[in-house]
Amino acid sequence: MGLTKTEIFTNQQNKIAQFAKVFGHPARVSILQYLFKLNSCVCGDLVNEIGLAQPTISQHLKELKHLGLIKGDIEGTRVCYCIHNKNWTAMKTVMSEFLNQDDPKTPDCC
Amino acid sequence: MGLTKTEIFTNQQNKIAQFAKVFGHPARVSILQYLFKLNSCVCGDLVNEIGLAQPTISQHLKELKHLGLIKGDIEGTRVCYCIHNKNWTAMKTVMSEFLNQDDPKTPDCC
DNA sequence: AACACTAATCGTAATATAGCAATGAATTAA
DNA sequence: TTAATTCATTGCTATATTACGATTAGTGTT
Repeated sequence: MGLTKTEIFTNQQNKIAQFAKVFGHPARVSILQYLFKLNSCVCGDLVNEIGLAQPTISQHLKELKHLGLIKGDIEGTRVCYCIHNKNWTAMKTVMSEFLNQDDPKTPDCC
Repeated sequence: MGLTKTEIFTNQQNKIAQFAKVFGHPARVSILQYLFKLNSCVCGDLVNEIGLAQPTISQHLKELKHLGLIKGDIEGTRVCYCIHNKNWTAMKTVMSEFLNQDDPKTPDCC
């Protein structure tokens, strides 16, 4: 019903899915890449950079902020966004463990 | 409108989002972990393993298969699933590049 | 105060997703 | 042939997501 049954999965599985979900939209991928590229606070020129309306970008930023992957500091009339490096590293640990669970030595079984 | 504007993003960004999206559900995370754990063809006991109805599991398997991350071979009345190692490795390359774009040396800017 | 600017929020639409019962297709067993 | 088994497909419902126009809130400027 569009409603995920999170209760039947482990915390780890839900956490992986939560991170992956936020990366599951090209706009959010693009926002993150832009923040990494500039490596300084981006004061909301993301709307010009990406071709989406301001409320749409704001919504995507909110989701990234909610997961703790970015910070948003108010600076006058503008809001400056940047990567939350510590949380990014923590996320990487979780995701890497999932992605690297394969054993490159063993061949396909069929 | 529930419809992603893929045309304004790069192929790379869309690809990352596509992979991430499929990992964005704990059932699919769980399926993959199970396939890796057994390291042999799993003949559809996934329905018992995970607590979801058979059509639901079948749907999730279809999505994983569609992205090429798993294979499904018919074997009599059963279908045996396993990881597509080559495609998994290719996926890892794409995702790792995205996840490791941070520079651990530079501190947060705010 | 009046205005401009920036960004969040609200409301709404169109579409996508998650879940399952029922059904269908294919194979094997009797 | 009939029945049983296994899994895919279909059809449906409920919820989530994406996107944006309009509005609001907050700050700075004149």
